[in-house]
Amino acid sequence: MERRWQERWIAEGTWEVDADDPRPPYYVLCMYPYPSGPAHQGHVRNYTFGDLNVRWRTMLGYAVLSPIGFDSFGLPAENAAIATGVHPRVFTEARIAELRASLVRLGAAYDWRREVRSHDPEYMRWNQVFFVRMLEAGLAYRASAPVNWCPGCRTVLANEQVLADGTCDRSGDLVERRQLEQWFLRITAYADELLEALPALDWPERVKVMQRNWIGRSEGAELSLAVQGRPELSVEVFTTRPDTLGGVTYAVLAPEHPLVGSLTAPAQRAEVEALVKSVARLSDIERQAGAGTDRVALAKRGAFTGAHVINPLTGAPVPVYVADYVLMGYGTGAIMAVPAEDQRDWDFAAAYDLPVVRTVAPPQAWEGEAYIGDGVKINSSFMDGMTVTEARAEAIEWLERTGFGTRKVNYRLRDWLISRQRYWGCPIPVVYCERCGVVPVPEDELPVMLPDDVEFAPTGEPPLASCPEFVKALCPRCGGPARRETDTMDTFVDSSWYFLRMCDLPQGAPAPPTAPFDPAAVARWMPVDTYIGGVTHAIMHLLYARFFTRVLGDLDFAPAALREPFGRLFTQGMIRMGGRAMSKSKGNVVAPERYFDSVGADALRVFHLSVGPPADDVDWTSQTDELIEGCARWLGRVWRLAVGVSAADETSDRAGAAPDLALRRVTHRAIQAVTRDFERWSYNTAVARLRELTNAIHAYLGCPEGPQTATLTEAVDTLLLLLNPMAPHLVAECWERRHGGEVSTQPWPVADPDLVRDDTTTLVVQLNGKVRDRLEVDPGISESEAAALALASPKVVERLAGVEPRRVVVRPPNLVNIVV
RNA sequence: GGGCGUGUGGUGGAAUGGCAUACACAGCGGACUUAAAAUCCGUGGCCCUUCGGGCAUGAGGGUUCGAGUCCCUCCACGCCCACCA
Repeated sequence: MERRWQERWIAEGTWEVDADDPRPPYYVLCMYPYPSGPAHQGHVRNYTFGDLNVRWRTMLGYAVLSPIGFDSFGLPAENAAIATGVHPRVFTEARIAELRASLVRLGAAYDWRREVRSHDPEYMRWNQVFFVRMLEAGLAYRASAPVNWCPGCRTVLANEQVLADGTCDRSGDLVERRQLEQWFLRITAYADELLEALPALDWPERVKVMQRNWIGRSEGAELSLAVQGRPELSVEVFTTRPDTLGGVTYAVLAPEHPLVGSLTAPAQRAEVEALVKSVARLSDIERQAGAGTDRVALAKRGAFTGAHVINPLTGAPVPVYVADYVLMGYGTGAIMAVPAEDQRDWDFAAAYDLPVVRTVAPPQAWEGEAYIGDGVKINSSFMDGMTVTEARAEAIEWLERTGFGTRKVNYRLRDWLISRQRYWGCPIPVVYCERCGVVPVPEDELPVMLPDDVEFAPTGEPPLASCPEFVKALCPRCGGPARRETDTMDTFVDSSWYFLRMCDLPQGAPAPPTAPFDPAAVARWMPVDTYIGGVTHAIMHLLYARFFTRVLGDLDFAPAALREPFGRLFTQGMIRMGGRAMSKSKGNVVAPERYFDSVGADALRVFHLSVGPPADDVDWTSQTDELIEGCARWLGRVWRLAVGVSAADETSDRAGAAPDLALRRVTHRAIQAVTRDFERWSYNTAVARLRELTNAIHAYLGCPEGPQTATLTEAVDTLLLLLNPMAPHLVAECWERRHGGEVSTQPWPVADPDLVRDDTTTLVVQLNGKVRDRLEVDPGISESEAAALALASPKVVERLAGVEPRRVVVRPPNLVNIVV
C-alpha cells in the first residue's frame, strides 16, 4: 500500500514546485545527509519532521519547496577505497542509491529534480569558481600555519574537527601539530557581521550562544612592550584589562612566538630551546594536562629568556618568559602578565617566584589569590580611585595618547582552513608555476576533475600527488611547466551553499548553466523558512553557511541583500541506545528498514513524532518496539474507522443530539490544538490530541442514540486531514477510498470558534488552596456569581462552619479560592 | 574552570502561576474465542481505618490567596566551550 503511493508521488511529480507557482513560497529543508547507506533512525526522525512541515504547509496553501541532496564527498568513501579497492565514486553512488531508497520508503515528499550531489562535476565547477573569485577578492589566501595533523587520516583538520581531548573527531587518533602551507578562507573578515546578525535569527537560543562563544569577540587594547636594550624590538600583546597595566610584573611569549629566538640570551638558550622542543612534541591534550593550579606541572613548562620589557605605565623593566600556557593561536601569542588579577598568571608567578602587585583593591575579607572582580583601583597612577570600568576606558585613551597601544577588538574565531590532503573532495583549482607562483586555473577550464588513476593507500603524500598526469600542468599565465595543487577542499565548503543551488533545477537545467543558480529563483525562495537538522552542526556547518551566503552575495552570485540563509532553525534531539549516540561507527544501529517491512513507514513516523518533544534526545530501549507496535495499532484503528465503518452502522435521520454536539466539539478542538502544536514544534502532544479524537469517535459509535452520518463524516475526515502530515500513506489511501482524489492538496481544516468554545466549564472551588468542590458553570460567569456559587457549595459551607472568609480570590470561570 | 539545559507514576511523557500525572507503553481485570492471536470495554501515583482524608513533580528555603511552573541555595545527570590573555 505504501509503495503504491510512493511510486505515484514520484511518477506524478506531486511534490515538484516551480518558481512561477502562484501560491506564496515556503522553503522547508532538512540538512542534506552524508550518504552512508540505508537511512538510520536519526535520518528517519529528521526527515519525518521535515516531511510533516512540507505536507502541512502545502495544505495551508503554500508552494512548498522541498529539495533533497547528498553531501557526497568525504572520508568514509575514501577509507572504503583503501580497505576494499572500490573507487570512492562507485562506493558513494551505491550508498546514495541505498539512502535514496530509504527516503522514498519513508514516504518523504521531495522535488527530486533539485537533487544536489556534492561530487557532481557541475557542483564541483561552481565550488572551484567560488574559490577562484574568493582568491581574487582576497578572501582566500595561502599561509604557513601550525595545523592539526591527524596521523590516522593522514590529513590536516580544521580546528573544529579536533575534539576537546585533542583527538580527531573521525578517527579518534591523537592530533599532532605541524607547520604546513595551507589554504584559508577569510571568515574573520565577517566576524562582526556574523556576530551582530545573531540576535535577529529565529534559532534555538543555545545554538546562538554556541556561535557567539565560538566567534568569541573581546574588547581591549593591543600594546607594544619595548624590549630593554633592544630598541629595534618590541613585544605586541593583547589585553582585555588595560587598567591592570600597573600590575604587569612579567611578560610571556608562546613557545612558537617568532621573537623567542632573538630575545633569548645565550645563558638561557639551552633551557628555552629544551622547553620549545618539548612543547612542540606535545599534542594539545598533553599541553593542557596541567591546566589549572598544578604548580609542579607549571614549573616544568616555563623558562626565562633573559630579556626584559618595559612596563609602559611604571617604566620598570619586567622579565620575559616563555611558557606554554600562552597560545600562539590567540591574540598576538604574547601576554602582559598580571598575577594579581589573573589566576593563571598568579599560579605561574607563584611557581617562578615573581612579584605580585595588586591594582584593584579586593574586598575586605578576600582570602583568594587573583582577584578579577570590580573594585577601587590602586597602584595605578592616574587611574587610582577609579572603578575598573572607568579605568579601562581611561587606560585605552592613555595608551592611544602616548602611542604605546591602540583600542583593539579580538576574536577567538580563526580563519577557515580548507585544505585537505585527501582524494575524495573537490580539487583546489590552482597551479604552482616556477615563474609565476600561485596561479588560479582559468574559469573556462573548470572544473578540475579528480583523476581515477591514483594510489589510495596512505603514503604520507596526498593521493592526488600519486597521479603524474594530474600533477603535471602548464601555467595558464606563461605556459611554462607547473605543478597542480594536490589538496582538496574541506567538505564543509560543499555544504555551505547547496541550499542555494536547490532553488534552481540542478538535475533538470538546460546545460551548461552559466551561473551556479538563478539569482531570481534564490530571491524567491531564500532564506530557508524552516531548516531542520542535528545540533551537532550548531557551530561549523551553520557558521560556514552563514559566511558563504554573505560572500556569494558580495561577489554578485546571490542577491546582495540575502545575508542569512536560514530564517528559522530547528535542532532535533539525538537517538541514543545504551546511553550513547546511535551510530554506525558504534555499531548500535537499529535499521528502519525492518519497520518499513513490518509495521510500515507511517507507524515508524508516528512513533518518532509521538515519543517526546522533538528537540529532546530519544532513548532507544527494549520498550521501543512495543511503542512502535502501539503506533501501528492506533493507525489500524483509524483505518477501520475510515474505511471499515459501514453505512449500516449509521443513521442519518436524527436531528443533532447531545452526542453529536459533543463529538463536533472534540473534533474542532482537535483542529485548534493540532494546528497550535504544529506551529510550536510539539508533535508529541499533537499525536495525543488525535488519539483523543480517535477515542471520541469510537465512543460516539457506541452511543445509545446511534451515530449520525454527517457528524461521523466530519469527525473522521478531520482526523484524516490532521493526520495526513504524520502518516501520509494511510491517509492518502483512506481519502481516495472515501472521496476519490488526492488528499495532499486538501486545505487544512479550520476550527469553528463556536464549537471550540465550551457551553459549560468546570469551576474549581478551593479552600486555602486545596480543591474542595467542582461546579459546572457558564463560561461567561461573572466574578460575583462565581463567588456566590462557590460560597454556597455545600462542601464549602460544611467546612467553613460559619467562619467568615478573610479573602475570596475569584478567577472566573476557572477558579475561586476561599481563604480563611 | 566558564556557559547552557534537564530532573514529574513501573516506563516515554502532559500541564498560558489556577483541577498535577493528558496521551501512550507495560501491568491488572473483563468481553469475544474450544484455545490463542487480533479486537473491544474497564482499571490504573503513594499512604491511611473502606465514607473520607493525608502525602507526592531531585533536596531545602522564599515570593504568592495559590508554585511542577517564578526567585535563592544545594544535589544528580546531560550538552557545549575551555590555560582565549
